[in-house]
Amino acid sequence: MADPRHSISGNTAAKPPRTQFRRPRSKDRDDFWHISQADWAALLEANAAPATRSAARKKLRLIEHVAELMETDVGITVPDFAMCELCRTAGVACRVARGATSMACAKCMKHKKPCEAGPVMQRGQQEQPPSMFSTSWRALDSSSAEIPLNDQHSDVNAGMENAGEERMLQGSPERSVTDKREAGSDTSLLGSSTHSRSNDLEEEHSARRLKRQRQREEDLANEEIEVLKLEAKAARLAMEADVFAAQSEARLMRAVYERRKSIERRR
DNA sequence: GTGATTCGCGGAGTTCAGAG
DNA sequence: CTCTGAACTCCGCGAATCAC
Repeated sequence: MADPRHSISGNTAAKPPRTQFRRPRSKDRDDFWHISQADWAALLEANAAPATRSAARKKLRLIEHVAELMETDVGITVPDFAMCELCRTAGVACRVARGATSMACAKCMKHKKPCEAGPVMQRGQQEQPPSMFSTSWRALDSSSAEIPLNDQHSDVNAGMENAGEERMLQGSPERSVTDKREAGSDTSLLGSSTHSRSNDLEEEHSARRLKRQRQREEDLANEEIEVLKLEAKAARLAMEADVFAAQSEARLMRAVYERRKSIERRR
């Protein structure tokens, strides 16, 4: 299985070691991804020294990635139902990499703890047709939900019912052929009087009936599978809508918070 | 003071792509 | 094919903090 992690960040292997990292923008000490100027400078210094470079770079990458998830569009806010335990208990926004290509949320990443938010989001995507997630989730608009879920479902069901009805009304091609054959054999039967011949026809008839019954059962099973697939798709679309709503709410909260902060600063 | 919880981090393990 | 370096997850441990 290909590791999806590399698809988002890109593999930068065999490139010169990085010397520049994005420093977290947060000035709020309460933010778990906040880092002081002094600590950041110390890390950069450690990154410059060959002896401490490896550990420092690891920390810098981690801080950078966590801050990106929390502060930029690289991250998306996970809806309440998919939030990980750590974020839930800490009461912070649970943010995973856009498209959930990364398995852990920012906080779990920071604390190096297992995270269930990423996998939940990822599952929602992996079952999507590729086109569904070729653009960002945030970019989803009314065009991606042209048909309301209920309508989609009912339309689909109606379609399937119609298809089923059509099959029932028209009968399968095989059915019509056999019926014709049956009719033909029925007429030929009129001229026959032997008992064995009658038994043969009886057996042939019951075999055909059995075959038709099996065909109907198979059709029914296939239809059930289609229904299950569509129900799964509807569930995914519903989750997507929740994600979009949560993102909008988070953006709104951020805007309100920034505004309040700027007012406080002016005082 | 003590036990429980939370936090922070080292390091192991896995996967990948590019270079040799 | 092997080596190297980057990205990522998460186990497990010690330190810090909290509740009683």
